[in-house]
Amino acid sequence: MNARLASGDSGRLPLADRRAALLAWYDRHARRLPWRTDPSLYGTWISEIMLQQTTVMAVLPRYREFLARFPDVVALAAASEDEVLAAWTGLGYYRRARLLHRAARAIVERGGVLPTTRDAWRDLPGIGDYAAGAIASIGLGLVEPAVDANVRRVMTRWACADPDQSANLTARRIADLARRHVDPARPGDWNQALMDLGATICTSDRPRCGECPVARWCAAGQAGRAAEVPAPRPRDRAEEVVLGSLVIRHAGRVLLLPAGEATVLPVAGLGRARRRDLGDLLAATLCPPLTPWYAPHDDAGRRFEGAWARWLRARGLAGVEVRPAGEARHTITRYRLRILVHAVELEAPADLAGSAASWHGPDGRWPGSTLARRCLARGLSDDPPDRGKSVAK
DNA sequence: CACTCGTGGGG
DNA sequence: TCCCCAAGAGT
Repeated sequence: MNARLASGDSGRLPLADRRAALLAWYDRHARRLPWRTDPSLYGTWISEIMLQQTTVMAVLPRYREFLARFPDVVALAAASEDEVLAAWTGLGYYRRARLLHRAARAIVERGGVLPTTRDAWRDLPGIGDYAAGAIASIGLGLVEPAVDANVRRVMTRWACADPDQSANLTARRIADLARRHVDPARPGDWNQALMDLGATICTSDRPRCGECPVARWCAAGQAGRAAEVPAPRPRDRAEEVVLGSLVIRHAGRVLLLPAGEATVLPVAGLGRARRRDLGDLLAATLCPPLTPWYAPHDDAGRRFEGAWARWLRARGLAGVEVRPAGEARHTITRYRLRILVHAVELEAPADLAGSAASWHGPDGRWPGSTLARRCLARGLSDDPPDRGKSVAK
């Protein structure tokens, strides 16, 4: 097995035929994507960062907006972090946006010229082995591999007919295979062809081997076991938690805090907090005030309501009505959040949460997460909350 | 190395 | 409804 894997050419025909077959397929079936139809090094960089762990479908509208707002690295570096985060709203993994912004500033400090080598890209914040290879090959035409989840899956299927064996394929070995396969004449197209193949034909679930242009060279496919390779990695079940949020309204605006400072109200009687604050979660996006996260508890809604009332009273707002505003459901990585939303309407814009707090129009251009927007969708609605009903979306 | 970080669409 | 996971990087 090692000899076959090490050769990187275990098929019956030379590597050149495999390259030609896949590139011919790509020439006919490549997805039409905005960063392909109007290619640029800058656009390639932006698209690669946006696409990390994110579906093409979700990226499409954001990519266009982002390039219109930040057309080049100078514009991106000149923007504030909040502006960049605002353009990232809803895309998730907000740290990517901050690292992208940092990288832009580093480039501009060095004269504003985008790097021209793989290693120079790799040294920038937010650029790992994959992105460095993708940008170098697609944007610069350099002969570099770009190993993402698609390429990893395709390479594993080409090399391994046995799910048990596939577990032995180290990242190092897959990287070697990928490097050997890159087409020297069309490295960017080759890497994108592999990714398109993985996205549309060689999918992790129900691969369509009958339509695959390189099925002949695929060990797993030939054995009829492509769907089993690579062996899936067991995952933890999402943990259910409950928390409260308070939507504070005044004159059509809402009070928001940076996510790291948004957890302002520990609540007694719900056991030990599963999470005392958001930490690095949601990066620097804005959020309405929150409680810590607790294990599911029947009494959570009442506890939150009383706690918010005391919190307001302690800030000189006795008698303000805290209104239950339903609940929002949201999943973040391994947590399933049940957010019990309360709302208050203030007669004056009190300084409730310190200097980090700021007032925003609900539809304004502020850096918000989907979690925050779901809370606001509840807290700004004047409909009486349907009990037990989550945001229908 | 294992863990952390979001979100939405589809089976 | 629930579970899968997608153009990863940083720690």
